[in-house]
Parts: sequence; structure tokens; C-alpha cells
Amino acid sequence: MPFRTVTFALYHQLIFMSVVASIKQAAAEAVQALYQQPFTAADVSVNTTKPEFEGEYTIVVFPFTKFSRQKPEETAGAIGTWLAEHHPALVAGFNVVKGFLNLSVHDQFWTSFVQNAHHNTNVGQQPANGKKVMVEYSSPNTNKPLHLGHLRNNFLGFSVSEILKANGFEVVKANLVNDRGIHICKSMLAWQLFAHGDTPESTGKKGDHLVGDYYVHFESILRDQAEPIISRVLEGNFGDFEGEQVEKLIKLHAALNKPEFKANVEKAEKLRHDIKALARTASAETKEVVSRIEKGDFSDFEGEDKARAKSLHQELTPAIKSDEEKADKIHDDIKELSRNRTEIMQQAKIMLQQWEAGNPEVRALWQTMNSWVYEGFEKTYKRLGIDFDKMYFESNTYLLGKDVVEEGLRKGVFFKKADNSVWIDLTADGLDEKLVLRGDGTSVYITQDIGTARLKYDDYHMDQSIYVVADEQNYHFKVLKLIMQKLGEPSADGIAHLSYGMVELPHGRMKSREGTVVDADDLVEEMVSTAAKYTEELGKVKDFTEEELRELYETIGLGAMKFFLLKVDPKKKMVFNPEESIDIHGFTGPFIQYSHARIRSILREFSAEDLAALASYRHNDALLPMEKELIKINEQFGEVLAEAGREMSPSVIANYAFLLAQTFNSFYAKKESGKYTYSVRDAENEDKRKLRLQIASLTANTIRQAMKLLGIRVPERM
RNA sequence: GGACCGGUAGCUCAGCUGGAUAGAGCAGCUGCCUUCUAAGCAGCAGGUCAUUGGUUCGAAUCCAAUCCGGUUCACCA
Repeated sequence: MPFRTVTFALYHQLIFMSVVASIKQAAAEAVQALYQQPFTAADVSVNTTKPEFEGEYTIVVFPFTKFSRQKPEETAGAIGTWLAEHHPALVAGFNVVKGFLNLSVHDQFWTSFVQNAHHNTNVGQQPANGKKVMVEYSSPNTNKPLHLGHLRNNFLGFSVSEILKANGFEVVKANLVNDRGIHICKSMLAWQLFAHGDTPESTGKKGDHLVGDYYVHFESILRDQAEPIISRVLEGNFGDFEGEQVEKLIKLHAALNKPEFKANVEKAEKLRHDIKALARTASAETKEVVSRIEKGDFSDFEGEDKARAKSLHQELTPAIKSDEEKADKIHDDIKELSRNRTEIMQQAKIMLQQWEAGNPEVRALWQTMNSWVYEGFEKTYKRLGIDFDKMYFESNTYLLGKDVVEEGLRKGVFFKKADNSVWIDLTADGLDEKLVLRGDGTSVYITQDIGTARLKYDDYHMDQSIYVVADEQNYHFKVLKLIMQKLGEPSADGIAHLSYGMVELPHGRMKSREGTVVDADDLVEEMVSTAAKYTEELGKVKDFTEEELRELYETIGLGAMKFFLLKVDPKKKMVFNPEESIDIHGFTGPFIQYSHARIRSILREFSAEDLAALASYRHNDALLPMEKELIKINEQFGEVLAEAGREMSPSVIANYAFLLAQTFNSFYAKKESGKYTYSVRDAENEDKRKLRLQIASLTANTIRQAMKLLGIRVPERM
């Protein structure tokens, strides 16, 4: 039973509401009573009081002066007086600074809060609200192991699910596995051609990595085979192609060789070369210097070189740059067409067709290799502490959606073009026309998602369906929701895209071509071993068993990594700096874990009976500043949790957990004339000892719960 | 070109439903372990909140324009 059900004669109305909500409610009443205005709690603006003033919360009264017809100071005074008179249990005193009404919350409020909440190991948990929500996240492809980008997705999805649960939602964690398609066939084909029967068992390699290696192998063969085709095309030899493609290539080739265009592109190439050469003379950080030259910043140079940089910059005109870009695009098109003509790509495509036709041999290989991957994923998920309630597989869902398209066609939501392809016109909504079914009747990506959205809804009838997917798919989900709404699907309005920014490395995006992709398993291993290294250096847990140590290192290493990825607002792209991510000082997971361990060590000084006896104790003396401050911050957890749920943002929780831990550390270390001001064990009297034990216990519980919402465990000792 | 997102300290980020003198962490510099865990604490230094205009008693926050960076507008997924 949550502590909230405990009735408390004097303060019962407040126990159901946060302090801030109570103040807003009371202030609204005051405004109604004093000025006969239909003000609601939601109209009141309450801030935490700046530390230099007396009080904990501040009401901004400027908005009331319109109808109070008094100066801000007088208005604030009138409301303060009314509040102190009518809500003495809440407002013990107030002071006015300009239009700011600073309220001192009654100490009794804080002491009864800490009494009721301190032993609740489930702080913040809201009662069920009767709403069901599905969170789809992770959604890996089965041709490659997980990488850093997946980690942000996994941690976000898991954390948001936990946050919603704590807010009273029933949550279904779903994982839609992309287990079919050309990319899987690439791995399969390369395995057939080059593996000589290797398996995870025979090689000792984790299944997902083994399959990923063959995918990479495929890509390198593909590159080798495409190269000569590309060269031939560039020479005007289209013998590798047939029909329409030849015509397309003739056009591309012609465009590339238009004299003026060609001259511009060649000029651009030469200028780039010269700029790079010049940059190299200035600094080893050639890339940075080049980008400064391009921006018209010549600060790296002096005298003649500066003039040279300037003139190079000027020669690289917008027209030349534009042609350069066009040329890049044409080259990409040629490359794509050539890659598709390679022998190995043709084989992969045949394999995909065989898979779709249900060819037993291909299906068997597919089953086998996927099972290797699942075994690998299973290990990774388990280590990460990530779980799911429902697995969907694209091999089961990729044909869905066609019937919905048929319905939409009948309803007139979609229309057919001459080639039989089916489209929806979204131009009225500021978007474009979108293809939903190819001319040959086959699905595209969105067709599948339309069908899967219906399937999910049929399975669970949830109120909301959240997709944790990177922000490069913002347009896709906008379109998906719009289409579902136009179809009148009951699931439509509940569709929400939890869009998150890409994880970048200090030197830019991860690129598989450049081998800068950070593997998830490798990263975890490095975080854990770094945690071990730090822990050993400090030597505080020498009495731990092997098993206990292993678990502690996992807790700290994973805690550092999860916290690092979750502390940033999801919608923003973030930079993953490996050095900072394994840091254990400052705004990090280990800092908070350490604070928790420290509190636990205080509590260990006392017997279970001492701690149990706290439940019936309510402090009656005045509170010292940091005592009040800590209780206040603990009390804000409920509001923070609600906000994190509203915003679907674990970073709100991360910031809060850090603030709480930091505040406790200040409380813990505060020293006056050689003595700890807030010592628990050596408190000035028994009452203070009990109060501080309650505060310590409450803080440990809140920290543990907050971290749990981030998927991070906290140790008893570290 | 259209749409969307971002630009806050040297770096990484909070703050953005308008409120008091814009905050953390890291990096730099000072101090603090005979003491409930120094993975800590206290302090110093560091800012034209991209720019310009507007709304307002009040703007980092809202509006408009501009500049810079990113994503996207595929019969790929």
C-alpha cells in the first residue's frame, strides 16, 4: 500500500497533493476571495524561491495586479496575509520583494511528509490510471550486432516505459524485429559463399557478430565488383545494363559530360585540392582549417598565404559548388545502379525472391542464422537489463497493410495512378503525395507500418502507441499518423513518435564505411572494465567476493553508460565522448550511485529496530536550512515524475536525481567549527538523529527509485 | 526549393507553459580527509543566451525576419 492512503488528520488534504499544487490551489482561492476573479490553480505561477530570500516557494503576483488595482507589493501582501490566515498548516509565513510573494511552508508540513514517505520503497508510484500504452523500441535488424545508436534507443524506450508505469499507466513494451529483407540475404549469401560452415559454436563468436561479419564481407565484395562497372559507365560503356537503365545512364553520363558542367566540376576538384594543400601547411588539423576557409575565416593564415586562401575561397563560387553537388548526386546514382548490376547483388536478390517464395533451403538457412543472432541479442539485452513484453517480427507483418490500402481505396482516401500504384495526397496538410502501394502490388515501408499499427491495436486496444525511433524518420511518422487518421482508424490519435536525435562522435557521425561505428558489446565491456579499474584503485571493497565484485562493476559501468545517454533531452542530438562517458565525477551515474552507497553506510550504523521505530516519529522542532532543503527536493519527486511522463523524457529524471544526490552530499559534508552540522550518528540530540535518519532514508529511497526509472541500479557499497 | 529540429561559458549540457543577479558538470586555479565512504565538499575564474526587430510591467523563453548547422521531402527500410 502506498503511503498516500495513510490518513493524517491535520494535513490529509496536502498528502494527496504536492506542495506546489497545494500552493497553487490556495493561491487561486485567495484570488477568488480577494478579487472575485475566476482564477484556477493552473493560472498561478509558482517558482522555487531564490536562495538569497527567505522561504521555499514564490508566487509571482504581477498577473494579479490587473484586477487588484494595487501595486504589486500591496497585492502580494494581501495574498500573503490571506494565505497565512486561511491555510496556516501550509503557509507559516511570507515576505514580499517587489512582485514576488515568498512563502515559508510550515515546518510541520515537511516533517509529516518525511515521516510518511521515508520508509516507502516505492516512492513516486502513482495508482493505476486505467490507461494502456504500448512503447515500441529497440527494433533491430538481424544482419548486424547492436551499436551505440541502438543503445540510446534501448535505454530511452526502457526508461520511458518505466516512467509511464510509475505514472500509473499499464505499459506494453514491444520490439518489432526486422528479420527479413535484402540485408539479411546479404549476410546469408556471404555466409554460404565464404563461411565453410562456420557457426557460433565452431568459432566461439557471438551469433550476432558472426552474422554481422558476413554482412561486412558481402559489402566488401559488392564494392569490388561494382568498381569496374562504375568505371565502364564513366567511360560511356553501358554494356553491363539493359533497357530503361541504359537510357537513364546515357542521360546521367551526358549530364556529367556537358562541357560547362564538366569544367565547373573539374575546377571545383582542383580548388578543393589546393585548399587542402594550403590547409596542410597551416596545421595538422587539416579538416578544421579547410572548413574555416570554406566559411571565409582565414585566421589560420598570414600575408601571402592569407591572400591565397581568400582567392581560393572566392573562386569556389556558389555556381561551382552547386554543380559539384549535382555531380555528387549523379555519381551516387551511377554507383547505386552499378551496385545493383553486380553478380553478388543479383544473387542476393534471387535469394530474397526464394525466401519470399518459401524455398525450404533458404528458409532453413534464414532460420538458423537468425537464431544465432537472437541468441546474441538475448545476451546483450540481458546484460543491458532491457526487456520486452511482446515481440513482433517483420517476417510476419511485412505483408500486412495491403488490405487496409484496399479499404482506403474504396473509401476514397487513396487514389490509383495510371501504372496501378496507389497514393495518398497530403498536399492539403502541407506534405507531399505519398506512395502506399507499388504498381506491381507490393508493399513499401509505410504499407507495413499501417498494417502493423492495426495489428498492434487489435492485440492490445491501447490508448497510446509510442514509437521510439530516431528523428530522421520524423516525416515518416507524421505521414503514418495522418494516413491512419484519414482512414478513421481507432488507433490513429494515439500514435506518438518519440523522436530522438542521433548519437554522434566527437568527430562527427558514425559511419560504417569509415569504420567508426561503436559496437554495443565492446562499449559495455569497456565501461565495465573501467569501472573495475577505478574501484580497484580506490580499494574500498576489498572484502567483496568475486561474484559481488563482478556485479558491482556491472552496476557501475552500465550505470555510467546509461546515465550518459539518458541525461540529455531525447529530442536533441548528442555527442558521445568516450572519455567523458566513462567518467565517474560530476554529473554522472556513478556520482549518484556513490551518494546512495554513502547514505546506506549511514543507515547501516543503526539497527533494524531503530529504523522501524522511525515510522511513528514526527519531528517537532524547527528545521535547519539543509534539512528543510533536502526534504523539499525529495518532495518534488512526484512533480518531476509527472513532468518526465508528460514530456516522455528520462533526462528530467536524470537531472533531478543529480540535484538530489548533490544536495545530500552538501548536507553530509557541511562543517562548522570542525564539526559536522548535520551528523546523524553524532546528532546534537535524539530528535535530530531520528529526523536525519528519516531524511537519509527518504533520500536513499528517492534516489533508488529515480535511478530505477532510468534502468540503473544503485549499490549498497562501492 | 518546401517542411521539421537545433544554435546558452573553452567543451558537454540544464533552464524555454514569459518572472528576481542565466545554472550544472568537465577542463583551469584555491582550499578541505585523527571525522557517518574525499567516486566527496567549499570557493575563484569563465556569458553580446547566433543576429536584428517586435509584443510585454518584465524576453534565453513568445512572434517575425536573417545567418549558421542538421534531418527529411525514395516505387530503400
